Amino acid sequence: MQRTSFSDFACSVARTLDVVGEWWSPLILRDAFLGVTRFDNIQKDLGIPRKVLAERLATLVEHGVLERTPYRDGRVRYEYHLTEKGRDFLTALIALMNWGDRWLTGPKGVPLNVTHSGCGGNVEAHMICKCCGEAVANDVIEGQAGPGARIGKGTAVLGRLRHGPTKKGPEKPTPLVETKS
Amino acid sequence: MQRTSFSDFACSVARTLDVVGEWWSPLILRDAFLGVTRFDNIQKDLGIPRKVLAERLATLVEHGVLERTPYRDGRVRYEYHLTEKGRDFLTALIALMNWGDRWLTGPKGVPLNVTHSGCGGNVEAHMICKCCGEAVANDVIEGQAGPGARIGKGTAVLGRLRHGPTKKGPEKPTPLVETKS
DNA sequence: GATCTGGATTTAGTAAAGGAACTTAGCTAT
DNA sequence: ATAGCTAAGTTCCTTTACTAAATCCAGATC
Repeated sequence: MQRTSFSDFACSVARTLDVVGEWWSPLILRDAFLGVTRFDNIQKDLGIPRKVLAERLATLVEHGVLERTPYRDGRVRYEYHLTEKGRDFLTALIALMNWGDRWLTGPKGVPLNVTHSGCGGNVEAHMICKCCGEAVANDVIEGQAGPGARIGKGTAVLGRLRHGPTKKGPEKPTPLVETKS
Repeated sequence: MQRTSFSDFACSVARTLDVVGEWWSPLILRDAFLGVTRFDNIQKDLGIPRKVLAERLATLVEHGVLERTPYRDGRVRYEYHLTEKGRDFLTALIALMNWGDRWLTGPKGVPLNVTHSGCGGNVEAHMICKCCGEAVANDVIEGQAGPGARIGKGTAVLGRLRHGPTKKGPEKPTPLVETKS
């Protein structure tokens, strides 16, 4: 669906979407995590048009999210496995799944449970403060311009953000969630 | 093009993408979090075609992720604010941003820092075990069919998953990340 | 009364999605 | 021996969505 490239945005969300945000791509990665790694298996599982699947796989390989590795089954065939970069996407995938679990689940319950191998407990994505180590709610979070911030697409917000130590900005940082009034 | 709807997948990732996964939609939500809530401001910030923005806003409002609220500026105008459902999407957005920060950042550094209002520490999305409370790495995580699992699109993986207490499945659960050999 | 502004809608051309058939090359069942 | 099967695509065609630019509209401002 992509005409506009997001790769030149000064925004990590946009740059992420540019790599894995196309229609079908996150589902292809989901299948890779669940062990569905071959063209026909992915195609049958998702019902994705073969042409689109071929394009998406090529894009994901090109960006180093998947790697195309040969295996033998008579003649040489190929599997698509996650690279380290791809495996690192799991947190985002779980966060997307969690949101669907919370807001889009029917009466039957969630389709998939994700659990910790150690204790069997359910695994969920949460925002954690690197400093105090606590899980943080979404109303105590602020955005601040980072060193890579610059004027351009996706940065209308710059004037609203508190900048780093050297640059000027508003006195108050921008809360990412409005406080209830 | 008639994009395939993901709403009938038995997969929370697919159902999430069906609501917020269209090209541009996550960036519109990002702007909403950062306080850019008016049509022209979003349009100018992202450079999104006006027609597409109008469609996306309508879709997000329809699904209850944003709400269209009137405000007065001479005549009545409208702002698009996050609902609770929309605000709950922040964890997923941060997870996507984190991945871009780690894998797609240039030499200048990250465009945006997200910090904890309390202590000022950086905030990151992590997978947490609900049982033991620990952050879990992506190689100690398993998928198991949940109560809402069923045969259908996105569920070729069912035979590979350990089912709940009442149903049969393989003895070993499926690790979401392959163990290194 | 002309222009500006916010919030869109319309129009028109182009790029991409969807669906189905076709390709290739080794293996297998008749 | 040949017909069929399989995996991994590729090709072709139709339909739809995206992008860009122009237009609309009503109140405010010059």
